[in-house]
Order: sequence, then structure tokens, then C-alpha cells
Amino acid sequence: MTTEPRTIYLKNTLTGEKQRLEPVEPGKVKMYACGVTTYDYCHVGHALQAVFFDIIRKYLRYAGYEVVYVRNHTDVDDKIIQRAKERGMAPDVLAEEMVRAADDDMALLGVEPADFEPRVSRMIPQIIAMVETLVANGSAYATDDGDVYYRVRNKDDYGKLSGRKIDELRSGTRDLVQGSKEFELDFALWKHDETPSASWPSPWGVGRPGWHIECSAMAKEFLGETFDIHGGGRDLVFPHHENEIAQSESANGAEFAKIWIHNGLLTIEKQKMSKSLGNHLLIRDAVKKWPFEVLRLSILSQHYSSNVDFSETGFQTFFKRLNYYYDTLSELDLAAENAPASAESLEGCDPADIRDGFHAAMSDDFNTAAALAELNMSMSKAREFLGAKHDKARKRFTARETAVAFREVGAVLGILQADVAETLTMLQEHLLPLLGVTREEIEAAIAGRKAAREAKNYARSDEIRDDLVEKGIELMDGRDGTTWRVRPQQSN
RNA sequence: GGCGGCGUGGCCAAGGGGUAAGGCAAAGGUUUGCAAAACCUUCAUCCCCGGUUCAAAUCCGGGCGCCGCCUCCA
Repeated sequence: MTTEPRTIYLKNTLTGEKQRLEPVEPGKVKMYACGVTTYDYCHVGHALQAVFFDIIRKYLRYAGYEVVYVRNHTDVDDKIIQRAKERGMAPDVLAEEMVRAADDDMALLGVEPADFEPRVSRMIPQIIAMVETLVANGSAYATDDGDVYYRVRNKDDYGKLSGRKIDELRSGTRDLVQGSKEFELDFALWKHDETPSASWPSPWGVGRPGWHIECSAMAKEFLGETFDIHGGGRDLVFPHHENEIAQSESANGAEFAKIWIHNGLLTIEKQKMSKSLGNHLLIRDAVKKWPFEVLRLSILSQHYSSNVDFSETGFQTFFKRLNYYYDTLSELDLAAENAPASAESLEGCDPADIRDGFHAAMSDDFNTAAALAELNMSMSKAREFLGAKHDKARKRFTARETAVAFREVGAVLGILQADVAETLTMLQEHLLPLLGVTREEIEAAIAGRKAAREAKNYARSDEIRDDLVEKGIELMDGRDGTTWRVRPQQSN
């Protein structure tokens, strides 16, 4: 049984317009996203980009497409060589360490590995072949220094992605060192360099690839000359993506990526993240403080094309939301116990609405913010359903189907997949160390309060509760005793 | 200087010609020893000024403010 993939619209940086996704090969989407340069641990900005493309890939699959996703590791680069020198190690050793760290960090965020994760160091023959093609057809030239440059002026539509013109680029730039280049804007395809473990023999002597050529070679290797979607951070539009297009199209004589998508950048408390501001946040540090699903929700809460802001109040909000989501799942699971394998009919709540709302939002340029709004409304309806009276068997069946739909949609967003009870406990305890309170202390206080309540000494029991609230712990008296949780909102 | 984006309730954030999704906070209610949680209810005319239109937050022009890129960057 094959069903038609869902129609998807997305905004193309190349044209500035929203257009329908029509894969070169019907039903199969080939996409490429620029990965990280492995000279240091990944920061949350990398997380934003990785999570976003992870979701696109998962959504495309959910929408019925076969997806081939390539995400590279740039493991040969100036910065790697520089950093390795500082640390007194070989570049390839540093790169290897950081590639692994990057994989670990992405896994912490629930980012699934791409189908192909090529590295520059393992693509040298393909890169050299592409540079040779460019030299042979006059799109590039070698210099006496052993460098090879791309001839920007030979491409009439150079600048089409970023909306720039060669003349404007010239006048707008200062201190352009021409060196042995024919023209100041020509960029390097191959650089003469003899650093051990970061250089290779080539027709132009020993050296290494320039910055942009790797992606062109990798895309061609795994996706072909023309493919469907290419993306990355907005900051890569120029010069990186612009140059990729130029060199690929010159080498292949074919259109490169059909649709370009770019995510906004990440700010922290509305400030650009930078080491000098001291707000540089690594993924591995971020997940210590906030569960990865909170991080994902923060990213999802804004449309990908906007800049995403990470803020303490934002995290608190999503922390609370996450608790609400899992709490709802917990209630649904409880209501679904002993559900019949199949039921005559649903009642009070239709899981199809959850999927429909989700698709409506996501198929329109991956509008995760709208998808989250749909999820919120669906959750709200589910809770209403749980509180209402229904035929028992049908209610159990409906609860189960509803939970299935939530988990299904959550899987696409990379949330709501964990064990419910464990997650609820984890959320409770996650912030404890920051509050300086232990579980034992809380439980002891609850026991003391219980005794006071039984003695109807409410003044004392309230005092105990207020004391805990002061520390950031909320108590909830339920039918089966008192439970507690960390109060997400610290102030206001 | 060039190119691009943005300005929506106290805060965050969708929408983008037909009369404002969602979340946080807040207020009232149900519940509770009192609370909390949950549930119900309430809460905006979209930076300013012009214009186009039967109709504009949405289109056009002009302001003001913010941001990104043009140099390594996800």
C-alpha cells in the first residue's frame, strides 16, 4: 500500500518565495546540511541547526517521503590546525576527538545521525577530482604558489543566493588581499600547506582543500549533481553557500540544490553568543542544567527562520510545559489500561485531529511554533476528555489511541519518547542540586507536615509548606498522599 | 556604505487582504483545612504617518527603532 507523500511548502532562500517541494526523484528527498567544523566542542548554536534539520528530516519521512540526508564533518580546516598547534597535538587527533564529541553531543539532544556523515579527510580524491574539473574547464586556475582559485568572474550569476553583485562586493570590502590571485574575490579551492596529517599530495603539490569545496564534493558523491534541499545557518549564506553553488554548477554543468533553507541564529538572553561576552554555552553544559527536551522545545517555539533566543525564563516555561505534556501522557496511559485491542468506535476525542493539526502546521514551511500550538490545544482537549464520563471500553481505547498519536507526533519533534514515570521523576529532581535541597529533606518535611495535619495543627503544616516553597518546592496534596515537585517559576 | 530580516497583549510567539493561534504571567470560579495541580472563564486591533482597497496587522511609500550578513562562524 503506497500513499502519496503529503504536499509540503517551504521558503526558498534562492527565490525568496515559498514553493512546493517537488523532489527530483518523486517521493524521495535528498538533502544536505552543513555540519560543524571539529576544532572545539559544539555549542548550543550548533544544536539549533542540528535539531532543526533533524526535525525536517523526520517530518519529511513522516509525511511519506523517503529521505537521504547528508551532514558532513569538516575535519580539515585552518582553525583545527591552529587549535591543534596550541594544544601541541596533531590536527587529525584533535579532529577525531572533536568528531566523536560532536556525535555524543548531538545524541544528547536526540539528534539522529544522518544517513551519510562524510569527513573532508576521507573525501580527498573526490575533492581533487572536482578541482581538476574546474581547472580543466577554465573555472579555476592554479598559481605558482601551489594554490588553486575559483574564477568568480566567469560565473554570470555569481551572487544569486545572497543577492550580491561582484561590484558591490568589491566596493564594500576593505583590505582585500589579492596576493597571487587573478581577482580579489576569487576564493581558494586548494591551498598549499604541508602540515603533517592535514595535507595531501595533489596535481598542484602538497596541500589541503579550501573551505567550500568539501561540501560540493560530498553533495555530489552522495546526492548527485542536482538534489532537493540544502541548508544551514543563515550566517553561511555568504560566502559559503554562494561559493558552493558557484563551484558545483561550474564543475557539474547542472543546477545544484533546488531549494535552500536557512535557519536563524541563536542568541542568549537576546545577545549574540560569543566567548568574549562570556555567554558561550556548550551543548554538554546546557543539558546538565536543562533536560534536552526543554532545549528542543525552546528551539521549536519559534519559526526556524527567526533567531531563536535562549533565556532562563524561556527554559522555565518549557520545563513546566514538558512536565504538563508528560503528566498528560501519564493520565492517558492510566486511562488506557486494559484497553481493548480494537474498539467499535472512538469517543470524546479524535486522535486524527492531533495528526491533522500537526501536519497542517508542519507542511507549511516546517512551522514548529504553530505545531506546538496545535499540540497544546490537543493536549488540552485530551485532558478535557479524561475528565468527562464516557463508555468505559471506548474511553480506554480512545485514551490509548490518543497517547499513540501524541507519541507519534512527538517522535517527529524529538520529544515525548521517554518513559513517562522516569521522566516525571527526573523533572522533579532535575533542578534539586541547583536549589540546594535533597529528596530526603523534602520527604522528611512532608512527613513532619503530615503529622501536623493529622493533629490539625494547620499553622505548623502551613509553615512547613511555606518553607519548602521558599526553597522552590511545591507540595501537592492528593488522594494518595502528598507529592512534590520543583517549582519551575522562581520569580514573579 | 551595500544586501537581507524584524517591530503583534505585562513577557515569549504564530498568522500575513476579510476582521487577531498557542504558551507564560495575571484575575475570577470549581476543588482544597488553607494551598498546589487540574479543569472552566476573562484578558490585544498588531511601532508611527500617509496611500491602494468594499475591506490592511497583512499590500505600497515615508519615518523611527532593533538585528543579521558583507571577515572565521550553525
